[in-house]
Amino acid sequence: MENKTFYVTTPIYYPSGKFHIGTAYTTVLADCIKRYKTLRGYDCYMLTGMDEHGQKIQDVAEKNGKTPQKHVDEIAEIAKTLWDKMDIHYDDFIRTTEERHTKVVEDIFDKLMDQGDIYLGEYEGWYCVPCETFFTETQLVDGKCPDCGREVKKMKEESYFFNMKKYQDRLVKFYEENPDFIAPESRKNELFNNFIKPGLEDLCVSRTSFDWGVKVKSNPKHVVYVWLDALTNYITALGYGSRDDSKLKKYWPANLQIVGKDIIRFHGIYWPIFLMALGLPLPKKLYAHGWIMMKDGKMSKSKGNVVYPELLIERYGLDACKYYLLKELQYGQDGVFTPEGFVERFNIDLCNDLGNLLNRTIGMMNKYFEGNIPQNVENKNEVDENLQEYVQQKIKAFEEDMESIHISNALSRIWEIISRSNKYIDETAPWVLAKSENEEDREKLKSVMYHLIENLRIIAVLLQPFMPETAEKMFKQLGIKNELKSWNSIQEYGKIESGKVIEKGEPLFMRLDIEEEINYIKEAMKA
RNA sequence: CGCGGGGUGGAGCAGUUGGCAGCUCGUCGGGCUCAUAACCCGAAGGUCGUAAGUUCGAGUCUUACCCCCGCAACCA
Repeated sequence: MENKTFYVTTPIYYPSGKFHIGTAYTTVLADCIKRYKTLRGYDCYMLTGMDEHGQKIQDVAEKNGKTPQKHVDEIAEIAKTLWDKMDIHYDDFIRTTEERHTKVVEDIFDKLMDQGDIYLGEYEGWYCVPCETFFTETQLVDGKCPDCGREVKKMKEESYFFNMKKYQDRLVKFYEENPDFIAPESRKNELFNNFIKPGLEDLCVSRTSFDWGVKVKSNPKHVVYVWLDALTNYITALGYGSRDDSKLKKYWPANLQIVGKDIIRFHGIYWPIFLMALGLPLPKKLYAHGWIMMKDGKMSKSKGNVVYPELLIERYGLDACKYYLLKELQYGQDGVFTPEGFVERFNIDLCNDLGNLLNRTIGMMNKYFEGNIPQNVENKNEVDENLQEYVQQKIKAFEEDMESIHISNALSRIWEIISRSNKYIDETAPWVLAKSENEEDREKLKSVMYHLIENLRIIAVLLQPFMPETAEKMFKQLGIKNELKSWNSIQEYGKIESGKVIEKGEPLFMRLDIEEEINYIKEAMKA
């Protein structure tokens, strides 16, 4: 039987420096969804990469006395190192300077020109001579150059344009037929009200002011506009326009394209139109996530409030970092990073709720049954049935949340099972049952422990896409075999038949000294 | 000017198709002792930004207004 496929993409990142936790979030999110879909039996493919052309890169490279290529090579290495460190399971890392990409972009440009979608025209704008830069009317500050404040001149320049107007109606129709294309819906409204309703304007898709980019074959003083260049990465990586396009056939259209809310316009308007022009099907879904903000606004080096993922990973572990990011950002909304919040989540959610539940359960298992997992008892009581029903219901809710990309909510569902399990221990008081000579209590105790182990197994299964290392540690401590780590194995309650837990449970997470760690993070942010 | 988002008990947030206002943290009181001074229970605390409207009933729909944030395209 052939597996269903699932193609998920992150944006290709612009190499402006070290990656902060915002960029890491996008990638972690894509990785998490890929892992979830893989758990569900999909044949998944995840793409990430770098957007390496453009004026800014040329400028930065020159300033550092490097060639642009050397500059982007270095940053691509930094990116790969980070994703390896974060255990991101990407399947391909595309760079727009690679030949497999640039060659195809050249061809695409020609093809679109032949079709008449791209035409040569004149770009008219305000030009600042000293800055050698064009500005739009709206970019000007008091009618002057926004960079240097000097006078600007109206200038014309030969440029290629993409005929967006031609596709406007088709785009609108596409949105009408696919109301769920963009998530959250508010982003769609934003696009419609601001850009589509007023009417699309033809897009200038070439530049002559710099040359770090893909040259237009027939007219090499023009460089292809970076967005036309960059967006096509999603298909060039699959071999579009190359000799081997088997991956394209297999995985396109993408099932999910994840972007930050800032680039929704390019992915919600230009990208679908480019695809239409190329005669390719459109992606199934575009999800725009919010940003991680700081108390005083956006992260920026000048404010000295940038948080890098390495800081959190090295001191608190990868899983804790992932958990925080995935939990903190609500569906489509911005989230706020605070050292206090991070430490709190770590101590409360990870140590107290999850870690301690595992630890106390393992402790009791060893004390009462020498670690041997008892058989599930036949005659169930009300408390146990109630518990099972609760867990099943949460698994269902978890699934719904994951499918609708409510990742933070999905984590909440897992924590509801954790809380319920902690409460169950109080309800059943196994330490009381253990002291009893009564045969009935003995049976009850078996049942209680069985349910706790089974709940923990389910928790670990659900946790795999988010915190793979932690899930694996849990399986190991619980003595869970591979076949009981699957999604299918939790569809029915009570799959564990036998087993032995570890003799001495290792804490999953150790509590942090709140004040000390808050200070540590604050100091590290300044550095 | 326009557009989008947000405005829910001390803090941070959920609230899908309108039906007694929830969660986490914090505070106060209690319980338990298996566990990482962890866990469980209870309580206090909200006129859900303001005003009006639709409805048997609105945080949830409509209108107006106020405050905060963001976006306004050929920069990425």
